[in-house]
Amino acid sequence: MKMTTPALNPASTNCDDCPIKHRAVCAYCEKSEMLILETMKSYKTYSAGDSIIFAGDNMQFVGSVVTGVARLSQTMEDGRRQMVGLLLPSDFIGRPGRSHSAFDVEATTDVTLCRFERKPFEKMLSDIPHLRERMLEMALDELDAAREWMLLLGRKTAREKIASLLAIIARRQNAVHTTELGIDVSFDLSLTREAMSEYLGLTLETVSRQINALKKENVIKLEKKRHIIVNDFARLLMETGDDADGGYLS
Amino acid sequence: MKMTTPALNPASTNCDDCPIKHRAVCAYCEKSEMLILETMKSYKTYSAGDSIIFAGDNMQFVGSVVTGVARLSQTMEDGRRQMVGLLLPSDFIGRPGRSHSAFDVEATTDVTLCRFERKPFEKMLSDIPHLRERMLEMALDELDAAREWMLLLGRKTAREKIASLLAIIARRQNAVHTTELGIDVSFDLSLTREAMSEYLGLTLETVSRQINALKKENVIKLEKKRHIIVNDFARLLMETGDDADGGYLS
DNA sequence: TTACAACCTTGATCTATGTCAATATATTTG
DNA sequence: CAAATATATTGACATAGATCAAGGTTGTAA
Repeated sequence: MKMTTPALNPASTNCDDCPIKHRAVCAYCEKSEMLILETMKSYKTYSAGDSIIFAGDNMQFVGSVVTGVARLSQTMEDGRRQMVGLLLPSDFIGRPGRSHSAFDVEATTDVTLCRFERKPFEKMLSDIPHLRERMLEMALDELDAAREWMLLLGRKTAREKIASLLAIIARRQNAVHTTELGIDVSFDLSLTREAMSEYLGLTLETVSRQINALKKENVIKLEKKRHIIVNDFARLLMETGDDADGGYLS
Repeated sequence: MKMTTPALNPASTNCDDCPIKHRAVCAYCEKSEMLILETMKSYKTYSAGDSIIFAGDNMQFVGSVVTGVARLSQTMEDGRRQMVGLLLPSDFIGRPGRSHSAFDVEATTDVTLCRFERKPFEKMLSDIPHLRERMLEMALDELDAAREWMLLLGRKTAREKIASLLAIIARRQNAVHTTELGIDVSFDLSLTREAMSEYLGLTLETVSRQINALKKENVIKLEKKRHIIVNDFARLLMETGDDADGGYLS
């Protein structure tokens, strides 16, 4: 399989040459013959088949996100949808040990995956102790994140949910920079209003209203609808409802 | 450390003598010198210190629930609470690799734990490959459960939430029995209305109203407020909003 | 057996967010 | 560039569930 950007060095035995500093991936690199790098097509519509990376009922692959944003979500019979995972670069996709899952993975933007067939991956998992350790660590971290998210879904107001989402995305994209002049936060929010509503358990109208309210109150600025500039990061964190500063501010 | 009921055989090398058929515990039993069995005091009030098994900021133990019901929950500064885990017999408590957690564990009923100091447990984790595998499997299962729960919190109606909770508890307590006469489901709901509301992201009044609505519609019967008899299990499953029967009915 | 505390139910009212609908702004395609 | 399509905003109105308040049950300790 031919490499495309971003270049990976499949023969490297550590993470230094890997564009994503992800220890699980290092273990993969040691078995370069299994490495497949593939660019997913751009996301089009929810229902269109081509946006679905993996459908829940047929997961033959596992992998890591290299670039782009994907999402894990679940749909009820009548169409209600809830996102249950936001997959950013370095996140793992898939469930070793099972070919079935209740969740679908969709590309939100163009997504590059470092992807593996499930069966040989499972063999690696039992052969390489380090990989198993790393998977456990990742699963426990995801579990913690899922539980934070449950607090958001169950108890936060619409305003708090939006503020939390913005703070999470800013942090995950390393978009929070402390300069002499203050805290500089500006990032692309690579989700539509609808995707945000699916993340937060709201409707897209409520998402839109809350974002525009934050704008009117000068907490954030909007550029081209999807690029966010945070004027008052401390205020944004207040609005999340979480205690203290979560480690962002000293 | 002296054993109390239920009797465990600390020297057993498989699960057969263990009251909870839990593979992780087997690995523990092989190292019996580390086994501590302790009965927690009964749950009294949320704020009373004696109901807290582990506080999030000082987790020196991990362990499994042997009997009783505990809960993992998270509290916001202003007192809003969300349960993020319902811990029934065989569930694992604690987070190896970290002494801190954002969540508190509280006893809901009297709880018996099979409990271990975190440090030696972590050593076992690296010494016993089987244990690490088992922990990974458990973490992935919990992650799936957390994600189902996110759908419940984000998208289900109050009615659907209650029906889902009843179905989950019935299943987890093995209270669903298929007889010649039909499906017999009856169980103790060892949670107060308030605890249910914390699980479901509702108020306790809404929980009460929905339970009594299900009673009026003859889906369930109540005995002494906490014992549930399900008259129409198929109907209850319909009310959960989940598709099909989730494998309960043929 | 009474009295107290914890837990639960029910009613009246309020409100945050959903729903429906119209319009505006971006983005893509021809 | 214009047309078409996908996204986003905004308004008017509806409603599920929250909140506030009162009274009823159940369990328990004296």
